[in-house]
Order: sequence, then C-alpha cells, then structure tokens
Amino acid sequence: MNYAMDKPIRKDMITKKLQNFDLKKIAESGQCFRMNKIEDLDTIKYSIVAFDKYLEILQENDNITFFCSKEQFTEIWHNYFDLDTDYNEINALADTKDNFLMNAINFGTGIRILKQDLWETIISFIISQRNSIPRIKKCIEILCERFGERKEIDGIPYYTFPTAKKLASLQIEELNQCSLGYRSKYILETAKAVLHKEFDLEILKQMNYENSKIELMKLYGVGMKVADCVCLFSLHHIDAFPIDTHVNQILETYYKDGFPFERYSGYAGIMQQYMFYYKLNLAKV
DNA sequence: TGCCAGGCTTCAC
DNA sequence: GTGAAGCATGGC
Repeated sequence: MNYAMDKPIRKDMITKKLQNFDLKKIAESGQCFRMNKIEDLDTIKYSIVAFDKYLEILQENDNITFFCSKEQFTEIWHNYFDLDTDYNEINALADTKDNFLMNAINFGTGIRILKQDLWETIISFIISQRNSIPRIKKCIEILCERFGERKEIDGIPYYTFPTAKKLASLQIEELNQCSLGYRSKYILETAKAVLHKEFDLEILKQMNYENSKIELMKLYGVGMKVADCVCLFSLHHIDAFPIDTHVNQILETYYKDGFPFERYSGYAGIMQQYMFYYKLNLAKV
C-alpha cells in the first residue's frame, strides 16, 4: 500500500550517518519480505513492519533517517540493521583473485545481514520454499492482513505478523486461502509445535549455529536451506550459508572445485548474501 | 504449454 | 545415506 500521498506528519525522527548501508539493496536482497518502497518521487524511502512496529526510513546518501523515537531506534532498529558490525572490515577479507566474489561485493556493498524476529523468520522462510520473492511477499502480506493485529501509527494502518497462537488456532482451509499451497500444513504444524512448547524459541536463541540448525530441522517443513536462512537472517549465525537454487547455480558455475568455506569461516553468510544478490541481478549488470 | 521460484517430505533401495 | 517422485501456486 502507498501512504505517501497522505503525507502523514511524523513526529519522531532520528538521522544517522552510516557507512555500508543501502536501503534499496537491503530491501531487495531477499532476506526480509515486509520492507516496501514508498513511491515518492526523487526520494529513497521504504517502510517496514517488524517486531510489531511500523517504521519509515529515508536515505539521502550516507544520511539515513529513521522515523521513530530515539528510544525505539536504540531498542529495536539499531540492532535490527546490525549497525555495530563493520562491513568494510569484512569485505576487505575477500580473496581479491576471486573475480565473481569481488564483483558480487562491489555490486552488493550496502547490504547488511538483518537480525529479524525469530518466529516471523521461520514462517517466512517456510513460505519461501520453491517460491518467488514477489509471491513470498504477497503470501506474507495476506497472512498478516488476515491473521495479524491491526495497528496504527500517525494515522498509518499496518498489520503485525500473526502469532503462533493465532496461526495454531486456524483450520487448514483458512491457510489454504492465503495462496500458501502445500506449505499450509507446514505452517500449521510449526505453529502448534511452538504454541505447545514442543519447540522453544527462547532456548533456540541460546544455541550455537550447529545446534540451532539441527533443532530447526526438527520442524515439519524446515530442511537444511530454510534452517540456514533462519540461522543467518534471525539468529545472526553468520557462518550459515543457505544454498538455494541460485546459490547452487553459482557454486556449480564459478566454484567447481568447491567454495572456500574455511577461508570465510565466521562470516561466510555475508559472502553468500552478496553472491545471491549479485546473481539475482546479473541480467541488469 | 512448460518451466521456474531463497525446498521439503516421503518412500524405495 | 542417497535419489527420485510429488507437491500448490502464479508469473513468464
């Protein structure tokens, strides 16, 4: 939806000068699905709903304006956008002889690995399987509008991500009507597992990468790839290296002798994200 | 029409 | 443990 026409008055805002922060690239990098461009001529402005909050962000070169209170920025968004990590330092560790990776980094600089809500990330990436990014966004939007909580800030309505309790209470037919296809049953079973504490999200947050991946894969509908996405895009285990169809094609084309995972131990996930984003946009390069 | 999309479960072996 | 079939849906 486009609320820019209404020009609502935003009371709170905080502007930061940030390096390695590209709003458009972050929004289009396929790690989050509720970040949308606000169609406003001559500005780079996006909205996002996360952690039950609605946020608008404006980018003017290195100046990033977050339309929220200073307190909310400190409590939520500073951490959400991983602002304590020096991406310059990580980018500099790449093998300069690796042409594909260097091109990917040059193309994708400004992407950051988000720290998203765990529950939302699990469901979002269950939906992502064998699905396209526009359709994933559409499915999640429907899910939120039908089963999330309607909220409003400065006259702007938005919907929170539905809770496990809410999703667990649904009939499978209600989920089927959200264009989720065969993923409906995965979502319903996962919601029930979380609601009944058969799967404890808080304990998962305390685990290391290896154990959290093993735990996530116990969920019905979560395999290696989805588990890695949750590890990377929510739990911030940046060793996780999700291999989907795109990354698999990259590995087969450019890394026939194997990707040097050991070299990038501790931050391989960031390299993966640059490569994924670059591959998505190769036709435009 | 057929192929593909940030794959997973099930089942045979 | 490995490999193949089947799976919903919509865009191209």
